[in-house]
Amino acid sequence: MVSQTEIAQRVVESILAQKLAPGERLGEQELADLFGVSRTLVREALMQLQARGFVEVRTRKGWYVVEPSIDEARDAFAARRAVESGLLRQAEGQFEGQPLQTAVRRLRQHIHDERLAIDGADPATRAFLLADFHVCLAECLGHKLLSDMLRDLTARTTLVASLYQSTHDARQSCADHELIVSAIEQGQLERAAALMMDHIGNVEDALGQSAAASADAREKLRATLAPLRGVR
Amino acid sequence: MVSQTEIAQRVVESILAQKLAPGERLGEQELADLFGVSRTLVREALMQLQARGFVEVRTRKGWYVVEPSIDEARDAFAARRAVESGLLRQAEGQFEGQPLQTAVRRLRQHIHDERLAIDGADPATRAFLLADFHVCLAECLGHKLLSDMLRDLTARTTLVASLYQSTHDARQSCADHELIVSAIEQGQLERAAALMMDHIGNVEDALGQSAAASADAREKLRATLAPLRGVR
DNA sequence: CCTACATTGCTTGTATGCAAGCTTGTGAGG
DNA sequence: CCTCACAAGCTTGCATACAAGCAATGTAGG
Repeated sequence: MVSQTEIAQRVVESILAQKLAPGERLGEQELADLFGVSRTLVREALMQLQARGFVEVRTRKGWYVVEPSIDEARDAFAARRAVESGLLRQAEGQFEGQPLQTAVRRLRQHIHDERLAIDGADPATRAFLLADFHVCLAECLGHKLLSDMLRDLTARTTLVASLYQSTHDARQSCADHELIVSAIEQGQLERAAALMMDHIGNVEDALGQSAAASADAREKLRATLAPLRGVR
Repeated sequence: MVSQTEIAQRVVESILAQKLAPGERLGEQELADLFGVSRTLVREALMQLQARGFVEVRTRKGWYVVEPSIDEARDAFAARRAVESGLLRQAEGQFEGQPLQTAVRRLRQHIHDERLAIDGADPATRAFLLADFHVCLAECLGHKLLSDMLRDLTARTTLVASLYQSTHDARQSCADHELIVSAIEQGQLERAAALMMDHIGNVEDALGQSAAASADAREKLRATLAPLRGVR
């Protein structure tokens, strides 16, 4: 039996695992058959995903996985920078030693998992874990709402990373995470925040390089089919 | 004609205007009759509001306006502090003089509107404008995603403010806003961030005082019906 | 051969119908 | 008089049915 929550979750997972590409169409009946439910449940699931910014509906045309523009991509990264740096700076003084160390332990465990995934697992799991680090961080710092928000925000950024064929290196990200956790461990939260900004900046820049080459499908098509200068 | 987006918007507005109290039940048929549509549209609207954290559904019982616990309320305020202080600190250097001044102009206009509302308008409009200042700030700083998030986040905090009968003063908030904008105007974004943290803290503290007195409905009922000491 | 138009098929948008379950009220039994 | 059980009514959960619109294909006319 499948609830609409389950459907939504599965769709998000598929998007993150790049089994659903940005711009891909999601037929209601198609999904309904796939999950063995009626269109009603599928629609309700898609409605929620729309509110969370994963899919969009073009009236009478269908549901599509969002295909963020360069500007929207940049906006998502900027949002993450603001949120996550604020998160870390806010932790200053809020936790006295002990609780922060439990957070560090959990994060270290997470980084350990990341390493295992980098060596062994498929790219989808890898990307998921690297993004989940940030969710985990928010959780460890006691932010329930923000961890939920970051789940969606990081999902968005990994989505654009795949859309713009980011060249960003998993190993580098993992190393960044390690540095951040070390800074937290030593109580240097200001420095941790700065490292976080750099880290997110790195990921964003990796996408910036290939952005012009990729752009969105329509632009690519337009460029391909553009009239040749000098001909005619 | 009413779309589900419109229904969702109207419900949110009603919640913010305190025409819908936290914990209040929202019957599907009831809303459907009210808007002159079928239950389907109402359900879809409520589904989206659920994803945004405004309502919750108890299976086979009905839809209810969320009734955040004290912890959830604190979490919402903490989230806002992290986001909004990060927002301001991030603006450092990102804008060079001129764009920041246009932001200041817009915010000053907003504060002007706030003053008018404080003198003349109903409490609902007042609360809305005071919350909208923060959304406006995010927008002015070029954050599209964050402004949307703050729209929901501030809504949540005004919701808890009404739930816990906050004693917080509108005039004080407006003055805080003025200080923050002044700091921005002078390019002292670090100071603006600090002021923002204080400002949000003030609002949160105002709720903290009467928190014990109000609590959630079940607790309130228990207190109301508690056996009278000395009687019997 | 090309263009303009109509028709057909498929997809979304909305409403309605039916089943399942909670709540409440009533009545019988102790 | 109190308690427990049963039943009726109302509400949500899910599926299906119907209406509306877009797209593509085929056809006729120029």
